[in-house]
Amino acid sequence: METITIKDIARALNLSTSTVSRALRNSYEINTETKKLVLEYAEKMNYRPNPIALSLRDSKSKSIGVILPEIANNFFSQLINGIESIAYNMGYHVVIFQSHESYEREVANTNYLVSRKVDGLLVSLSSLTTDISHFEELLDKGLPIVFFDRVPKKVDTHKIVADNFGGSYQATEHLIKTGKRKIAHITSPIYLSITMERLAGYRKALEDHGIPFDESYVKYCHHGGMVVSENETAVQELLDMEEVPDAIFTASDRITTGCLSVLHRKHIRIPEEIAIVGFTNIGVAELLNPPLTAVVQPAMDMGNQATELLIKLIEHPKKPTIFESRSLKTSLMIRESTAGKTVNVS
Amino acid sequence: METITIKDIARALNLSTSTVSRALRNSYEINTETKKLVLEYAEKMNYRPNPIALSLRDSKSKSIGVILPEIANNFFSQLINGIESIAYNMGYHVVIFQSHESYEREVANTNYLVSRKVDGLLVSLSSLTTDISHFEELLDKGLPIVFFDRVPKKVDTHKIVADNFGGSYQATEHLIKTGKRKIAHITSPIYLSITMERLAGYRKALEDHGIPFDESYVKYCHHGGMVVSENETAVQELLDMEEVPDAIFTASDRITTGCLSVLHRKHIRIPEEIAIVGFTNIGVAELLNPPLTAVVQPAMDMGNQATELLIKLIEHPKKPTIFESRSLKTSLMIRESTAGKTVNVS
DNA sequence: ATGAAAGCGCTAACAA
DNA sequence: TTGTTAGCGCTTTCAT
Repeated sequence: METITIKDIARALNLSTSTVSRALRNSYEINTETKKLVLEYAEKMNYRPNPIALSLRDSKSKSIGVILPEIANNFFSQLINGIESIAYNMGYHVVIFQSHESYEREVANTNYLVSRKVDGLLVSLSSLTTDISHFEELLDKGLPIVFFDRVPKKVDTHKIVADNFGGSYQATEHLIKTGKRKIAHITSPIYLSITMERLAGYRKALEDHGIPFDESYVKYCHHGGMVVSENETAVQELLDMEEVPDAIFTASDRITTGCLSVLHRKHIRIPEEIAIVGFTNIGVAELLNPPLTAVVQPAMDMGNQATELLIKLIEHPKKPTIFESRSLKTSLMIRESTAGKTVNVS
Repeated sequence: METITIKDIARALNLSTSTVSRALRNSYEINTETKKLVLEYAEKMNYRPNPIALSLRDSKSKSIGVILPEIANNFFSQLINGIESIAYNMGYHVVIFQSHESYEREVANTNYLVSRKVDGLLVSLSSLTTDISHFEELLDKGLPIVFFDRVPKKVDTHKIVADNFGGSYQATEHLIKTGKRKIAHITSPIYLSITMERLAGYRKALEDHGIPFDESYVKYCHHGGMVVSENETAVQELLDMEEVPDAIFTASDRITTGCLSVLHRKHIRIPEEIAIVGFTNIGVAELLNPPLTAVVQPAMDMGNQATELLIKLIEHPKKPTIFESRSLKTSLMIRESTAGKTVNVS
């Protein structure tokens, strides 16, 4: 049951390795007899080509690398499932790395994946990444990269995002329609694409309904809510305000659960005192106390589409004249954390 | 900024590739001058050895493969973080594959990882795996494997598990102490180690407290709760019984949330009508409605220890005379889903 | 102290 | 139709 190589087959069948190689790849120039012989023997011996050797030769690996902040997060793990299902069908393997919201680890992961000759990269930026030259260099060298979710603004390649602006607008408008006016927003670092877009949607909804935007109602969590104290601080600052908010729109999984936890500990009644909407794909939203109103992203579909685009890029290396930036619709799931009953506004 | 190889350095410095190679590995037989020259040039050109070439040569890769049911699961993703932190410190990369509770995918993933020359494997069996010969063969060939969580009974290698028996015993006893007597158990397929151990702990606690074990109170979910209808069916069967249970002990993340969801939909009051304890590491247990009493596994530590053992195996290939089977203590987090107040029993 | 050559497994250009 | 050879990047034995 030891690993068998082309050489072994060649020796056993008294052929040259190239003949065996060609036979295995069903080359037209090989005698049918020979082919049969080789194929049968290979089958019998359970021959499997050595992908390492292939990678060394061809500088590719039939695998794609995924770099994202963390997998212990419903949004990302759903997205991974979307990635895997497409990749699997197209004959690619998926190698996942977590940046844990660290720029250094993102760079290290990138280098490793590249040295491992992945054929392309699927990336969602860490919350601490402001410099993306490590990706730009690769793009310049011709390595296909598709960004998703947290995408760099300027880079010229395919991008898949949720309709962050629309989702936030909808969430905020929903809060307004349930009678809330002092709506706070807790979010990730401002330089992330998702942060800016969600903030913009929030702001636009306020202004469209005649509520002035108030920067002091916006709190930023530097580590995207990964550090527990961030949420604590953000919530506390809001509670300490003269005009305590009557609603909070939280911008991510981590921030949402983190804030909920703080509010619970402080025995704040949701939604009576403060209503909550989260931009989150958390799976148990309806099991929470109270069931959580949430803007849900089509994570699986985002994974699907990003992977399709990436594989297209890999398999058709001629640079497309135009790169796509797709924005997929979110859906607002209304539950009790926002009371549900809507009142008439404006 | 193209990839630079030893050959390039050799050419540039008018040396042979072997000299460069040795200089880079700081071999004693190389002239200090030459070494300095090479090192400096390599540094300047940002030389990085090609890991693919190394793998091809040495049949190893400084990477370890992880095969587990799914990552969209707090227990497993916490465990992965434990794995990564140790591996990272020891200079290994971690490649994660999901079996999605499918035997076929488990086998496919295994083969792929082996062909990619991982130096060792960390495995938690899929819920549909009954035949483990794919792992046994590898062990026979000398590939280090450490099993965790869902481990095969007979196989001779290191294993890291939670104290499933103890955790279940504690959970069940807790239910009994809160006055429950008709305690049901919803769990995974019986042939999984975790299922048997948890069932045994549950049973022992019942019997120790004079409650006869009743097989009809035990429901099995073939896909470990991954298929929504499984939970539905299990709960429904329990509700349809003549003696409807007054408590349910659910054996995993998926089963726990699945059952909670069904109970919510049926407007069953927890814990008044039915109390719930879950064997789960779900992160938001205290945010649930009601906050969930849970047996929590030291997932991160399990990942740490499994990885330490694996790397020890990899780096000291001499077969250890004895393999370890470590069982790590769980902790029972008591919350409102079991009322909290305990009554005096037996 | 340094270099030449072989080999890890595979494919493809070139020869026969 | 089949075989020979070189090369992907690296290390190591065996010269020198």
